[in-house]
Amino acid sequence: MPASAGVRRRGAVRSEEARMAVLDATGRLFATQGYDHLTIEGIAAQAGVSKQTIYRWWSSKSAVVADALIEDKLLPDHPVVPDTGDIRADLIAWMQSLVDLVAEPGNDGLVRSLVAAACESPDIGTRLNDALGITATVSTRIEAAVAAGQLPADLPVTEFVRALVGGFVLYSLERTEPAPDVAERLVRALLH
Amino acid sequence: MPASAGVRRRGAVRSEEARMAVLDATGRLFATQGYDHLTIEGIAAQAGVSKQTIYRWWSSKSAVVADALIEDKLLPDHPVVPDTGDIRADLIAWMQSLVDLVAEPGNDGLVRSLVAAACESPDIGTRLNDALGITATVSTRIEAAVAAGQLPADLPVTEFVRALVGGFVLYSLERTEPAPDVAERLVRALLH
Amino acid sequence: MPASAGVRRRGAVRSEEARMAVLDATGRLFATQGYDHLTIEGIAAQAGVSKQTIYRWWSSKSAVVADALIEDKLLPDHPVVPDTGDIRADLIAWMQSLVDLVAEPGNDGLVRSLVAAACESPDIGTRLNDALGITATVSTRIEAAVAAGQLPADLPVTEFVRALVGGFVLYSLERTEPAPDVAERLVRALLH
Amino acid sequence: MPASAGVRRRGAVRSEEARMAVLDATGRLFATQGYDHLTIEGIAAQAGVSKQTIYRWWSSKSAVVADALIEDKLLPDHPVVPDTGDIRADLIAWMQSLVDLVAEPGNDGLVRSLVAAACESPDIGTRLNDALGITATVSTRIEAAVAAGQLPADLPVTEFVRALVGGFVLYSLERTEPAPDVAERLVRALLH
DNA sequence: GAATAAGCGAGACGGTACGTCTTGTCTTACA
DNA sequence: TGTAAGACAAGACGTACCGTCTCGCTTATTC
Repeated sequence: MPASAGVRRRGAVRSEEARMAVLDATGRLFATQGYDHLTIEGIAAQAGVSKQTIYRWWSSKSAVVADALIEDKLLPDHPVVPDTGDIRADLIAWMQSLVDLVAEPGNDGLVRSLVAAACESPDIGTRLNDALGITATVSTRIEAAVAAGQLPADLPVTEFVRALVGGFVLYSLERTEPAPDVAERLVRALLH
Repeated sequence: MPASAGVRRRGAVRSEEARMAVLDATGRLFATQGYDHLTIEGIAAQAGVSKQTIYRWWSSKSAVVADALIEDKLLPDHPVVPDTGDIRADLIAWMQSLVDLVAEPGNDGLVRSLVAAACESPDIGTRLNDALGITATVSTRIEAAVAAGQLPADLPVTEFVRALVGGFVLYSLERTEPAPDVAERLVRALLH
Repeated sequence: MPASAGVRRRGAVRSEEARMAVLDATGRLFATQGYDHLTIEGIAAQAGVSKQTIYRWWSSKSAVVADALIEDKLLPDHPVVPDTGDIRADLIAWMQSLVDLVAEPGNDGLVRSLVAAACESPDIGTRLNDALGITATVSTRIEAAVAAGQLPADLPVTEFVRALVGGFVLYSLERTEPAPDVAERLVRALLH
Repeated sequence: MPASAGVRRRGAVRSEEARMAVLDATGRLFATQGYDHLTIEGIAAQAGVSKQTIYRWWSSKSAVVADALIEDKLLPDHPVVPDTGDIRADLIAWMQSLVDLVAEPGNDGLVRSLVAAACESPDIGTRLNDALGITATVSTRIEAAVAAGQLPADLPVTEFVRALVGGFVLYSLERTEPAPDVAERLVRALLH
C-alpha cells in the first residue's frame, strides 16, 4: 500500500536486492579478474540477475564500476592520513600504507584496474578521488599544514595532491620490484 | 655467404613493408579511435595485411601498440624541456606545452588512451617513458638544476619526475575545463 | 496460462523467421555452390542472421543441411515412381527422370553434393532417403510388384532399392557423358 | 649421362624420396583422420616435406589422394572375387569380405572417406574403381558367368557391377548396425 | 670448372572460414 | 512495471589452412 508520501508510480519498484547483488558481484569479479576482463554478462551471471536489469539501471560497465566504488565494494579498507602534527611524517606514513596495500598479492593490478576504469569515464576518476578520501582527507590535512605554517601559504593544494597521487599511480603502473623507501622518496620529492 | 654474424636461417624473411604498414595503421587508428576501440582486425584491414601476420609477430594488441610507440607512430612531436638556466621557468614552459598538446581538438583522449594501454601492459608503460623522452630529457634537465644548486642535492630525481608527470596525467584524466594556469600551479606545487 | 502441456519456460522464443531464413539461404547456396563450398558464414550473411543464431540451433554445417533437406529446400520436385502395373517400365521411367534431373545444367553436382553431405553425417544419409521418398515410394511400388507376382516373393526389398539407387549414384559420380539408355540398362541389370 | 631418349632438361630431378614420403604420409593420415580432416599442411608436416613440393607436383588434395590410391597407400589388401564356378556364391563371398572389411574398427569411415574423395574429383572415382579391381576383377568374373550361361547374355555388365557396388556403398553410408546377412541379401537382390 | 636451371626445406604472406565470446536490444512469462 | 531467462544481430577474438611467394641450399646439365 503506497499510503504515504506522494505519487509512487505504478508497477513494481526497483529491487534493492538485485542492485546489491550486481555491485557485490562486480566487486568480487573486479578483484579476481581486473577491470578489463570484467564483463556485463559475467556480472549478471555472478549476481544471478538478468543482463537487462543491469542495462536498465546503468549505462555501461564503467557506470557499474563507478557505483561499486561508491558503495565501497571495490577497495579494501583504504588508509587514512594520520595527523601527528608533522606533515612530512604523516604523508610518508600514508603513502607507505598505499604502497603496502598494492604490494599485497591479491591487490596486484588493483590500481591498474582502477586507473583503467578512470580512463574510460571521468566519473570514475571523480568518484575514485572521493572513495579514496583523497580530496577530502588528504587535502584537509595539507590545508591544516598550510595553516600551521608548515607549508607555504600559496601552495596550490589541488595540484600538490595530484602530484602526490599521480606519482604513486605511475609507480604502480611500472610494476617494478617494490622499492623499500619509495614512499619516503616520493614525499621528499615534493617536500624538499 | 650471409654477410654478417650468424647463419641466416632458410625461408622467406620478415617483410619490413608489412611491419611498417601495421605500425602506421596502428598509429592512425589509435589517433582516431583511441586505445580501447582499436582492434586487431581493424589494424589488419587498415594496413592491408592479414591478421595472421599480426599474430605471427605480436602477441597482443598492447604489444603492437608498444611497438608503435617505440617507432614514434602514436605521438605527435613531443615537447622537449627547454634549458634557459631557470629550472622553474623551463619546467613551466614544458608542462604548458604538454597541456596545450592535449588541449588540441584531435588529441583529446590521447593521454587517456596511452594510460589505458599502459594499464594493460607494463611494457607500454616503460616504453611510454622512453618515447616521451621523459626519463631521458626531463631527468637530465633536473639533474643539471641539481648540479647548479637550484635544487637540493639529495632530491630523488626519479620520484620528482614521476610526481610531475603523474600530476599531469591525473589532470588529463579529469577532463575538466582547461585551467589556464594549471602548468604553473603544478610546477609550483613541486617547487615551493 | 500456457495453453497445452507443460510449462513453457521463460525467455524469448525461437524465431521461426530466422529459422526459415537460414534454411532458405542454405538451399539457395547449396544449389549454386555445392556442399563443400557452403560455409556457415555464407549462410548467415545470405540469411541476414548472426552466426551465433546458427550455432545456437545447429551443431554443424551438415546439421543445417540435414534440416534443409527435411524442409525440402535442397531439391527440386523429385520424381515419383509411376504405377502402370508394369514394374519394369515404371522403374525405367522413374530412373530416366532421375537421370534427366541431374542432366539439367543447374543440377550438375547436385547428387555429388548430397552424397558428400551424406558422407559427413549419417543423419543426412537417412534423411536423404526420406526426402527422396525412396524408402517410402519406391519400396511401396516394389512391394506391390512382389504382391502381384511380378517379382519373387523373397526379394530383399531394401537391398534391391539400395542397389538401384546406388547404381544411379555411382553413375552420377562418374560424370561421364550421359549415356542415352543408362536408365534402361540399370533396371535391366536388376531385372533380368 | 642422359644417354638415351631426348633432351633431359637441366637442373635437379624430382625426388622420388619426397614423392613417396608424401604418399605414405597421405595414407597414414587418411587412415587416422579421414578424407575431410586431411590437410595439405598436415601431409607436408607428416612427410617432412615443404608445401611447395606438394603443390609443385599435385594440383589439389584430391590429386594427392588419387595418387596415393594408385600406389596402394590408402587401402588394406582388398578382397578379390573368388572363382568356384558358382557365380552367386562367389559374389556373396566377395561382398561378405567387403562388409567384413568395413566392419573392422579401424576401417570405420574408410568407405565414407573414399566416397567423399570421389565426390570431389571424378578422377578419384575412376582410380578407385581401378584400385579396388572392381572393373577388372569383378567384371571379368561376371563376364565369365555370362559366358558360362549362368547369367543372361544381354546382361549390362557395367550397370550390374555399379548396382552391386552402389548397393554396398549406400549400405556403408548408412552406418547402421551391421546386418549379418546383408551380403547375401544384396547379391540376392540382383540375382533372383 | 664455371654458369645455369631446376628441386627442395623452410616459412612469410594475403586471405577465408572457423567456432567462441561479448555487446546492447528485444521478447516472453511471471510476480 | 520490474525481473529472470534467454533469443537475436553485430562484430572481434585467436586459430587453422589455403595457395602463392620468396629465400638459401643442393643437385644436375650445359657451356
